[in-house]
Amino acid sequence: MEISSHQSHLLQQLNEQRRQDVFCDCSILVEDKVFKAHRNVLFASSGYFKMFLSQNSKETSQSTTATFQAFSPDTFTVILDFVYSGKLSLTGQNVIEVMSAASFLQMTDVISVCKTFIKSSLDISEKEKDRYFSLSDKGANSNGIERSSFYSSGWQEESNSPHPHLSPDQGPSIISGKSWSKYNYHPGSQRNTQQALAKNEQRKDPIKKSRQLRLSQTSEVSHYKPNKQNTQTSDSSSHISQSEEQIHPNTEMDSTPIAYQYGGQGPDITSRSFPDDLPRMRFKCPYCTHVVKRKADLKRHLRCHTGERPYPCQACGKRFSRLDHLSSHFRTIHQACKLICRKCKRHVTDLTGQVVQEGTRRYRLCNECLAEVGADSLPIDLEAEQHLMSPSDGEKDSRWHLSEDENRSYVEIVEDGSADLVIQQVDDSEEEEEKEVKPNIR
DNA sequence: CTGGGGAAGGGGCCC
DNA sequence: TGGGCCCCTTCCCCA
Repeated sequence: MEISSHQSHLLQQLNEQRRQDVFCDCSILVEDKVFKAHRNVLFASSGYFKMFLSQNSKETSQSTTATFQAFSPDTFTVILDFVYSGKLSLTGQNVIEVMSAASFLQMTDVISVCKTFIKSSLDISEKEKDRYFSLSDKGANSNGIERSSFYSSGWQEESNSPHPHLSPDQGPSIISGKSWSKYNYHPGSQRNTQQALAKNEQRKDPIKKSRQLRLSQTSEVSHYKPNKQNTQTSDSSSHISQSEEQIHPNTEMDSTPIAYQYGGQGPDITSRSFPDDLPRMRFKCPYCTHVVKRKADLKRHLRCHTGERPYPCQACGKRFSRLDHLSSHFRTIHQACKLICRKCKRHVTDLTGQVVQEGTRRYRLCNECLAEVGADSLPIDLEAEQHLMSPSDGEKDSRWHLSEDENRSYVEIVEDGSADLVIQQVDDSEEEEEKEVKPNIR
């Protein structure tokens, strides 16, 4: 016989113990704020803590302390509340940082919910556009009032709704714990999300750089090339308040007068005051101040926030957010399309130079430079050269040539998902395991 | 330390 | 609506 309330009751009790600091055997220092928690609860909730506490299992008699600089205390409060209650308090302001923190802490359920939250923000853009046309005489929802959603795990409530409502503007929503599994989540993109977020924010606002550097220092595990920034020391004394960190969806950057704009965190559909009565919709990013004219451009832009990289290079595995970037990368790096000698920069032809292969990288060297370097020391890619020189002969590189057919098949796979901004599921768990982050032990 | 060059990545826009 | 091209900026590596 199973008592359904037992799990939630147990969690409530643990949460109560945490609040009263009863039996708490783990301290988490986030910036200057100390959180108390139970090791076993953290162990069960986070891949990061699982590893961290496993490594410190010998010291079970002593209290364990973990330190984080990669996210703010407010963000960790959301995470910890979720761990102890199953409720995730997401808002348009905190979703990016919560997702980043969850990514760092290896809490895949939380990441999935964050992605769903972002996706639902996209979905409501269409709803809001409709609503705008039907309610254009009202400034509905333009007051910028924070709308938040509660995402609750199955511990807390049993939701039988087959399609949980996730729209961030529709008040508290409940997702059953089981239903999370239907949301695609790609661990590789999880890593990229942090990179993208860090990079994006670095570009947008230099003030945020110190936090971003800390983030990349502690959690960035790029497998492409070592990052110099990773070697920089973090300045633990520099504290950036949450308010500075937050992305302000309502910040209006467009200098032109906006006749109507939705607040909140859905992608804002804005329209100017039209002298010619021709509605010109503009799409505003919910996570930054960027405004685009087309929905497709917003969708593309949002990938720099979500870190979604649905286009993997078949040759080197590097992932790209855009197909044209992948194509460009492939042509440049793996196809040696540039008819320029890599060494002397002179123009080469098939007669005056040859394609050289180093690993997955191909480039051209003129015959002079090739002789200078020593033809024996470099593998000349005759096969590649053949089909590169005669692309019309229909021959495909059996190794990893990005043929049009393959390219298209990729697109078909990817676009099925990307239409909903869902991460394509690619198993790269091996490299994930290799890139385990060492916890910061005090 | 600095400047140049390559590669990546983001935005605009045409087809 | 997506693909793809062009342009620009940023980052990173290397001399």
